[in-house]
Amino acid sequence: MTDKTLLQDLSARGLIAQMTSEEELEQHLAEGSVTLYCGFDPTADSLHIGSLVPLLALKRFQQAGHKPLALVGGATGLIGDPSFKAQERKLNDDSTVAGWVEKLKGQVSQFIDFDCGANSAEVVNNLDWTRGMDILTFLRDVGKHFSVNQMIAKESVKQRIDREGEGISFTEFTYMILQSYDYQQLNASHGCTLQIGGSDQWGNITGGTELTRRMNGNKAFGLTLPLITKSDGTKFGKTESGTIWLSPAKTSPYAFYQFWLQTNDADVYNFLRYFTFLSIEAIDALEKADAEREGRPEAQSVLAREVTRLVHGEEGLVAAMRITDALFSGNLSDLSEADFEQLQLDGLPSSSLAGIDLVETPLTTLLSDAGLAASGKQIKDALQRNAVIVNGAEKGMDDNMKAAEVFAAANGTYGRFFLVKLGKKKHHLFVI
RNA sequence: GGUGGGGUUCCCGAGUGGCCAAAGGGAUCAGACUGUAAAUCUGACGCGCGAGCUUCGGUGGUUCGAAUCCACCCCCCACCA
Repeated sequence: MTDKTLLQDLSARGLIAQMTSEEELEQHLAEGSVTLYCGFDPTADSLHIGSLVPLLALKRFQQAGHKPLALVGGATGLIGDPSFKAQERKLNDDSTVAGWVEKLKGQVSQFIDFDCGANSAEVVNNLDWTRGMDILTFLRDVGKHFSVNQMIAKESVKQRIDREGEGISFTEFTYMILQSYDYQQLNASHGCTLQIGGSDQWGNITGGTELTRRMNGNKAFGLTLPLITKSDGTKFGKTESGTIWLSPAKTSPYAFYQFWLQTNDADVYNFLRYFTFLSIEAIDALEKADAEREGRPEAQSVLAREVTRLVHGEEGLVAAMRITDALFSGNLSDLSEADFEQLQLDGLPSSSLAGIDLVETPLTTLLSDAGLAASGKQIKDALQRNAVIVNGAEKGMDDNMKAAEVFAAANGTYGRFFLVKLGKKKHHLFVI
């Protein structure tokens, strides 16, 4: 951030949804290093790309000289945030949540610097200050500051209260109080004066700024980041095969890279602003260049490279690009035997044919079991349209019962590799 | 505890004795067109290559035949207490 302030840059990127007292916050950030926090609740064993915007925001603040605290919700994760959720959620048991907390700590830590002097990041866990609290203290010291009338009026729980057919338990209703208490605690212990989060967190954040003012007598700020939406109205971060996770064990760097590469033209420049550290000027220039050029825009590949590097490092990016080049360039013949082995290691979905009775097993079963499609019906559909390609050769329904022939060693590359393509985008490597 | 309304295939939501594997929409998948885009059009969409098999909260029952009728049970919601 050279000539612009942090808030101006965030605003230019479209990364600010709401703020408490904008002018005062601008001034507060200008006065020196501010300690801020953002919470991540353990609802699975990995974060997904929905958490990327706040994670990168913490990093943006740190780069601007502020001190980020990443809060992992060991306590709040046991309760479940009702904000804008249509339904009550199932409770996870505490050993599960504790396990997830550990995983999230590691993930969160990738993005922020823990060793850069005064504004080094810290990871905190709200279970630390909630676990020992007894219910009477909670009700008298904390609960007394909250008005149920106000809590009910919050937009975030409105659909649970108004909507026919749904309700909200006291447990989830209390979530807001717990999160507010976190802020108050961090304000007292770390001098934290800013909380950031997704726009769905606005109600919880303002709850915290008020509690901090009431209990600590301190001014505290809040800032929310926009919910990422797609131009076609579908949900961001989900694909046919599920959520895009940050953990390479759950979403391979290759799949991750592909996800970004497939971004719509209508979204890609926004995503560059949200998910990368490229300057606004550079992004604008790219947009202009793409518009002037005929054909395929450059932006998707820039986005895919930048984000994959941020999440999976240079190594993950190289692996992802290696697979992509091999699969989509069309010249598989250039690949050496060692390259095929590397592709498996790099995360190209693959499976072994060892032990499978190829004479008895139809391709529909074989390919759906391998995960190329959800059911044999879909494979059948693809076969009927000649959308199944094995080592470059189209296969049809006639080949369905001829798996032994299709996957005969003599037909394999180097006598044992079969690259199966279903449709334009799905690839799977079979190995004898 | 009382009264009323509900639980249908991934989601929403029709369906009140056979014509129901179950309308319609959404999501998803494949094809055409393209740029591994969007939009549009076509097809698929419980499972099975197929013959066929298994579903409509659960368990029993009535019936030649039930998602639809009966009994009991479970769960959800609203209002009242």
